[in-house]
Amino acid sequence: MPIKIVLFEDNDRLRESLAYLLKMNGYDVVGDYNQCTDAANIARVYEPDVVLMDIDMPGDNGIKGVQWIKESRPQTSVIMYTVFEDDEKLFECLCAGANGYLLKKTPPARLFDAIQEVLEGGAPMSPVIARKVLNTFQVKATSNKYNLSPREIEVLQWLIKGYSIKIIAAEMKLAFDTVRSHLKNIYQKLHVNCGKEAIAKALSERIV
Amino acid sequence: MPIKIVLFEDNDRLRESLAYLLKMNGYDVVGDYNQCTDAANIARVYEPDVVLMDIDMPGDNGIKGVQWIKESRPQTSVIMYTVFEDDEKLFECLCAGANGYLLKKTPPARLFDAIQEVLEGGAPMSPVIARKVLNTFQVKATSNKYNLSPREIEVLQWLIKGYSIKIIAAEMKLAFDTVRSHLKNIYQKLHVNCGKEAIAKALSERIV
DNA sequence: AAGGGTATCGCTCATTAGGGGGAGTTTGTT
DNA sequence: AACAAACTCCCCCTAATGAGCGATACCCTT
Repeated sequence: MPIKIVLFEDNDRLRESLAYLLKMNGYDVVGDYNQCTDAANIARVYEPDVVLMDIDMPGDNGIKGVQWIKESRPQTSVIMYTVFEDDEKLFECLCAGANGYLLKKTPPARLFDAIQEVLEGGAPMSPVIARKVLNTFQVKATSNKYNLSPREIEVLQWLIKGYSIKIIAAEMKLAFDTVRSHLKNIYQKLHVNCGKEAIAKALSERIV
Repeated sequence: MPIKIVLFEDNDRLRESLAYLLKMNGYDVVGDYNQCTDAANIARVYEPDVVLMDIDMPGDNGIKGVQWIKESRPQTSVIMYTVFEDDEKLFECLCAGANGYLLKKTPPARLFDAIQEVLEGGAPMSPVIARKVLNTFQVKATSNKYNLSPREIEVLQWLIKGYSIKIIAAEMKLAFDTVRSHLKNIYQKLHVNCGKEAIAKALSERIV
């Protein structure tokens, strides 16, 4: 059976062109809309396999669209299709549940590949987008802005696992008070007052 | 000028086949090694545009290889080329600075595309890898696997900010012991024994 | 009406953690 | 040689926390 696709795109000519292209290539475009206010219902009723979602639309934007579709019918794959490549919109879409992110400059051939890819459990992204996503993992470069000594980093790593001072001392074969000393210095360097804050800061800023 | 490539792969036949294939397709394979202990120097000396890096190698593994190359010559693009698709190795590689991640089942044609893509500032990933990466942004969906009640989630959110019980009670306009009650229940549901563990678990699993 | 889950609050007790101090050793730098 | 920084260990004291018992009240489902 053909793959069912729904389009959300407020530019009428682009949307109709896309629908035409997709139909010509054997896809079943079961709906195309210029705004996504009713996206949740549309997903429930038409049960599309794939949704192509623009971001900038009158009324509710595509980010809300993804959210609603993912809430009402998670098995539908949503591919963002937009001109925006700024970090903010990108990561909002990803958190909202987007399964792919293509820029509008993507050639139609790649668009068909992307639909295939997302159906096979992939996550099609334009190259510049994929790079941005990968870069979020590499922020460790900023790790040493607090000038933690090697030993302090080691202690912090144990702390982050939720271990108590006593356990850390045992693991590192140190005296209880030595670990406490390190912790005091860590707290000073991180500008925090307790282990909980230190863990929170270390994990959210990916210090270790 | 031709694109300079270095290979790190301990399987001799695979490595030689890859080198052959790449050379046949116009790439300049300036080096191929069965271990990556000297990767930093190799990167500095041969100044490759792209490195294909295996993970499982005798001596130091490819994760260290990426780290060293990225430290000694960041402008070299490193694509992991491995059979591993477990989360742990994947994200270690990404944090180490990998610019792409291809599984060894990738057909050669896609390999060439990937090299092109990474040179153009992209981040080639096998579909299943890309999906894993995107999923890290969406784990909010799995948030409720511990059945935390709304109030408990609220308390946990304050806890994650590093606040003490006293402060949390004040912020939520609750009695000290009420907050402690919620915390006890949270610890039970998360299977942890103290606040530090709870914070660690909540942040690393993005429960809130 | 009864039971389960949630939310609220209370108490005690032992353990843990944090703040304040000091002090010795090694290592590397000036 | 002098100095700083890191690493190690010790003491005292107070505050915070976790475990173990409660309790009451509300809402919802059965």
